[in-house]
Formats: sequence, structure tokens, C-alpha cells
Amino acid sequence: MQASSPPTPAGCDGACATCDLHERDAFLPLSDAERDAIAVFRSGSREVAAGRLIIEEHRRSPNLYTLYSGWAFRFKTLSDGRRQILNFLLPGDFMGLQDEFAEGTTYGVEAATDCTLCVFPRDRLWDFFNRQPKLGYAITWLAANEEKAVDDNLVTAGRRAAAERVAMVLLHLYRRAERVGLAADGRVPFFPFQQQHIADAVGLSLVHTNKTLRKLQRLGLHRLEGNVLEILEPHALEQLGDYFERPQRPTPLI
Amino acid sequence: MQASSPPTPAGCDGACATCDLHERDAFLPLSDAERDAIAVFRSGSREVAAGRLIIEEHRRSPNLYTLYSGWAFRFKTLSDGRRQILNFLLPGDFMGLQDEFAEGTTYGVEAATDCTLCVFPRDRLWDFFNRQPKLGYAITWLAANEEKAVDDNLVTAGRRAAAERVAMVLLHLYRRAERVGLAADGRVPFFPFQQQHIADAVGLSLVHTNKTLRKLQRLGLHRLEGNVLEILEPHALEQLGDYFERPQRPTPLI
DNA sequence: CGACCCTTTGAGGGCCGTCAAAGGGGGTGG
DNA sequence: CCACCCCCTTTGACGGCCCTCAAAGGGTCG
Repeated sequence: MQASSPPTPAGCDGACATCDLHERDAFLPLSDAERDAIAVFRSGSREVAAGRLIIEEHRRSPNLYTLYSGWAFRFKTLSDGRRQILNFLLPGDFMGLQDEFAEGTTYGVEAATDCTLCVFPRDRLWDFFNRQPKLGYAITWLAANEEKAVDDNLVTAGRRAAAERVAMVLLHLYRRAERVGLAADGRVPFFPFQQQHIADAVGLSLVHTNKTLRKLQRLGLHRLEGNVLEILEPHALEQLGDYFERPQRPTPLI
Repeated sequence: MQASSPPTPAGCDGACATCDLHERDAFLPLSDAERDAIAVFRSGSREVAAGRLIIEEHRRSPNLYTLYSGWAFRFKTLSDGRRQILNFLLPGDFMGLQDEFAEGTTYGVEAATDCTLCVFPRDRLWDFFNRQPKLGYAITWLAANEEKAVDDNLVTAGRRAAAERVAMVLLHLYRRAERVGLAADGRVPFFPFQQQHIADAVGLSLVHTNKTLRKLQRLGLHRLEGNVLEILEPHALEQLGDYFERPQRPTPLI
């Protein structure tokens, strides 16, 4: 099941001016001056292997990151080991802001697949805002957008029944993936999450998550086998999860 | 029980230069130029009675707000009426950012007590960022800080047992109130929430929330009667809720 | 005094968690 | 090339936490 892996993404050559992520229509176009400012802000890139931590819980990260390729997730753990996934990270997502303004990091970020990251030193953030208010505005946009995702997950964990939770998270992950070209035609060809991840995201136990996934699959709503996810009945999943979303407009990319 | 109400706060006279919230040491001091910029951004003030909506769900608000006085909360509802409270709002909190970047508002904000708000027209936000990058940075700070609160609530709803949830939310509300002078010495003299609010915040039913509150009260951890909340054993509540937090540093105030 | 809202308590059941163990695929080492 | 091991998935059994239903208690307001 772990055998298939996505085609290795085009590496980031370190030049933001030729960054191919910016070409995608999921993201807002940038002026040359803005690209230059981002290049100045950026200190380099970093590779993190699947399963390793990008940001450690309870330790202040000296860097902020943009996920350039791969899948990751943000999480918190309680002292007895219970883990809650807060939200998922896909290419273009910005991370590390929350602890800019706190005493210490309060969450961790783990790479679900091999990941490539753009690295931004935390201590250049204010200078970046100052030089390019428009990009500061863009970062605020990204922060607000991430909060919306956490809001949705909170409603899921707090108020949805098991089948509703699973329906919602499958649809959410598919749509996020489709938006950045990691899925198409109802199919995520390299779905990187195990059932434990889904359980940790929606607030169910692993066993009950499995039973619920099987139930929805028997109903023909989706297919999750190996690491291929297929959304067979998007409308039914929407209905079941009470989860309707308009297509997202292009977002900024730092 | 609804009889006692807090002393009416000093009204906002409309001049940010003399705003008394800024004097509190919970907030970062501002330069005169910054206060002026905020005054230009601000279009007026608004009063909302307890129980009324500040921001309506699914409708785009033309304004952003800072809560000047009172208690409020942000929430989402599912189509069958189930409601989840996302986070609580106290004086100094900024609201409305999330839908700046979305198609429509995806959450509502309700006043739990009579509230006074500073009103900021949404369409002046970019100009505000442009003129005062430092205050744009401050808004990002506020957004990131609010996301941290939602993160915590998600862990609560997703992974904590009933008693843990209740312990955590009581402690959280007390600390938030204490920080802005609405509580002291383990006592919140005008606690504005009903058990239904607590239930909606932690993801439990009203009945089970009541039973859990009574259980913790019998154990002597807290007292909640009428609209007075007393935290009797903060250390025990921390331990039970696995919820430890360092005192928060001063935050920006817009 | 009655209506209404919120709180409180009890009864019963179902959803979901925990425990346990088998199945299956891939990787590793012999 | 095969055997073994490990990780993940799957299924069953059982129990308990929490939800729903129901109704009484208490305070406030008209």
C-alpha cells in the first residue's frame, strides 16, 4: 500500500522568480517587485521526509514555511498522547504564524509525505510587512483562511455524528487536493493518509473510523483503497456531511 | 438570575485618542500617529443588545469590529440547528476578518451581554494596512491569536472527555475575563453564559453539561450560581483539563 | 397568579470507545 | 525465492459515556 508514490515534483531551484507554483491559477499573480521581496524574505528550502516533523510541538521554530510540495498536517497532543489534527496542509499553505505571537509553539506540524518547504526566517517577518504591505495583507488573508478551516473542523468534532464527520473530511480533502492539481475527476491518486490520521482529524477512535469508512464505502459514496481515494457520490457526501462549499477564489502565495 | 448586570462601562466617546481600553496593561501601547490612523479607519460605534446578532451567519458584513465592552461569541450552525460556539469574544477582540477573504460569512457573532463595538468599514482595511504596516502586522497578530483559541477548542471537542471539557472551558473563560479586568481573585462577578452556551462551546448536550458541572461543583472545583462564577481550585481544574497556559503577553488593540 | 425560561434530576437506550484478534500486503533477511 | 515480521486494516464482542426523552423545581416578569 505504501508502494506507489507521487511523481517527484519539480524541485524548487531556489529562484522565486521561476517558481512554478505561482503559475497555477489557484494562486493570485504577483508583480516582479513582489516576487523580489519574497525572494529577499526567503532564506532557502528544506526537505522533510514523510512521517518526520516540520515543526516540533512546544518548541519555538525559528522559521516560517510555505509548503512547496507534499502533504502535511498541523496537530496538538494532550499529555497522555491523545492527538488531534487541527488542519491539513497542501502546497501553497503558509505555516508558523501562530507562534509568532505566543510564548512557545503550541502545535506541531508533521509531513505526511516527503515535503519541500520554502524557509522564511521569523525575524525578517516584520521587515517584510514593512516593505510590502500588500504581502502583509496577503499573509493576513492566509491566516484568516486557515482559521476558517479550523472552524469547520471544530464544528465537525463538536457537532457532527460519525458518518457525517467522515463524509465531511473526505470531501474536504478531495477539494483541497483538486484545487492544487493533486486530484482530478473525483480521484486522489496518491492519498497519503492512514485511517489513524482521519480518526485524529475528526475526533473518533481508529476502530470506529474504520467501521464508518466501510459503511460509507458499502453505500457506494466513496472508495478508499491502498492510497487511492475516489469520491463516487460527491452530492450525497455533501448532503450527509451538511458540508457545502463554494469553489475557493485564488489565494495569495508567499 | 438575569437580574444583576455589570456596571455600565464608560462609554466610548468616539475619540480613539482618549479611548480608555488602550490604557489597560493587557494591551500594547500605541503612538499618537497610530491612534490617529485607527481613528481614520474607524467609522463609528455600535450598540448591540444581549442576545442579538452582531454578525449574521451567511451574510457578508460590511464592517469589521473591535469589541469595546461586553461579552460575545462566534458560532456556526448546521442546517438542522445544531450549534457550535467557535470562540468567545471579550473587550479588545477584533472580529470580521475571516470573511474578508471568503465568498460569504461563514459564521455568526452573537452578543452575550449588551455590547459596544468600534466599527471599521471593510473597504478601508487595505488602505489601513498600506498606511500603517505595523498595525497591519498587529491585525495579523490578532488573527493568529484567535486561531490559537480555536485550536484549543478543537482539541477539547475532539479529544477531551466531558469533565475535562468543562474544566477547560471554565478555566479559559476565567483567565480571559481576568486579563481584561472582568474578573479577579478567582471570581467572575457577571458571568454572562447559560449552560446552553457552555454545552455549545464544548460539544456536549445541555443535559450532560449540567450533570458534569454539578459533579465538578460537588468536588469543590468551582461554583457557578446565578451569574457568578468562582474558580475554587484552579490547579485541580488545570490538571483535570490538561490545560496549562502561560500568562499572555500584551496584545495589540485596534 | 400564571407563563416562561433556565436549571436540575431520573430513566433508558444507542453511539462510539476499548479490548482482542485475524487478515493482508510489503519489506527484510536468510 | 521464501519465510518472517511489521504495520495497517478489518471485524467482532462488550461496556460505558453521553444523548434523548421526560418532568419537576425555582426564579423572574407580565
